[in-house]
Amino acid sequence: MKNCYHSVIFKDMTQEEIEFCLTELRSTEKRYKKDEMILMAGDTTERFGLVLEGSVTIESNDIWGNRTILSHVGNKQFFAETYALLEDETLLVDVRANENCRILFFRIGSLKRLRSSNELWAMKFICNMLEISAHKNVVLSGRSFHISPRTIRERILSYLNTVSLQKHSTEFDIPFDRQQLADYLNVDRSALSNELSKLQREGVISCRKNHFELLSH
Amino acid sequence: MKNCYHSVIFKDMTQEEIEFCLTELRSTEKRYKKDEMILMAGDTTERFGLVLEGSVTIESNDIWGNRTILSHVGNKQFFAETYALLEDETLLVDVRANENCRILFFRIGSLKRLRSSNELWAMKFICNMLEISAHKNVVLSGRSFHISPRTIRERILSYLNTVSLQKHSTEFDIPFDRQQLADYLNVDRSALSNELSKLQREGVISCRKNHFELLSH
DNA sequence: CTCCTTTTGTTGTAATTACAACATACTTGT
DNA sequence: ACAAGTATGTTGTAATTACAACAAAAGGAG
Repeated sequence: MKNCYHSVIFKDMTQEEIEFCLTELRSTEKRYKKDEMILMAGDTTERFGLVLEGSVTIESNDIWGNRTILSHVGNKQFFAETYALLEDETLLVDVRANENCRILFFRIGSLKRLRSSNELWAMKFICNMLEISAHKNVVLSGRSFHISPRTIRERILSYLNTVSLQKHSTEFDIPFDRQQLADYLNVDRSALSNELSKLQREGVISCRKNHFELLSH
Repeated sequence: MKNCYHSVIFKDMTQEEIEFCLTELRSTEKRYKKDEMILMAGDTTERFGLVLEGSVTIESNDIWGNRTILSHVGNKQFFAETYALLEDETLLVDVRANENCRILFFRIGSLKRLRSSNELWAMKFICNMLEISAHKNVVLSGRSFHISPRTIRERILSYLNTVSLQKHSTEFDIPFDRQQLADYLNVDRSALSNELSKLQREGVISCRKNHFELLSH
């Protein structure tokens, strides 16, 4: 009995439909010891993984020996699903066991095989994948847009403007504290604080903690 | 007779299946005059557009009056498909007619309606959307990864490392000239040239025009 | 080959940022 | 209310970058 039934990948699917998925996508469970390599940059993969137990890290290791940890993937979360869909895309990151863990792998195979099937479970599954992918898209393009400007000021204004659009108001709370906002915008925290102060002195914005107001006049 | 049959959205679909799509997604054609607003930031949309004639620009206009043009969308290309899929996501950009143009709109409605249909045309269509979305994801996360480092040097090395992984070799051509690479990495061109020279003098890489070699020893 | 255009490399300067160190304000638990 | 810990703001300095102006190299047309 797997504990994967409540993953968003299987959203709105009956237990029977999920069983179909597990069978048809030839799911297999595998265990990894801490620090063991699960997927390696440079490879391609037809499988994506769902974490049943433990956690994995997504990291980048270049040939000059620099390591960057990009993210952690924990319980019931998944990884490499984009690469599994696009079978020819080479992985640009390593996936490594952050601790002893159990991974459930799904073999998507080529999309083509799924296309010709017109079963309901497959339709639901693909719709879920599409929703997940679209969501990731919004997050990624948002961030990409916010860190494109070269100055801290422009990054701040770009970010605040989009939040304002999302909240339909020039006054709103943001979900970050200063350090998190700095990390999100890829700038130094103190430099961020400094620029926020300037923007307030110049009357462009007004803020207190994570509450912001945009002053356009 | 629309000229949309060869868009990647309808890849591997028969003419009959495409007709189904056009009907079921209640496609409607609409004309816009140059500079007319097609979709506005802050709104949500259930429709996405396919350009039949002319072209549109995706732009960002903040409340302080700054305008940034993000991209052009030309013939047979489409826009806002991600937002149409996620009906609650507010548009963060404006879409405006770059010249007089004809747009074919598709009403995706909620994904839920499509999920319960298990017709082959729908399956194919969604698979195509998924492939497009996954691809966009790879492009976006790649770029996001490359412009995250704060120094030019790190951005260059990050980029070269991924190309090396994709080409399965430490020697390869890149598809950019200096100006394009600078734009892609969001840095100044001359600063980029300068840093490339340094990297060569230090024996980290060797390059001539758009041919690169990574020297790891 | 020569002229012209485009691309790429180099250098100096001004602006911006990261970083460190510290001051102030805010939280939390007792 | 107090103390300890955390978050935020401030300042100065060193490092990095953008920008501009120019030099050198490469490519193309006649």
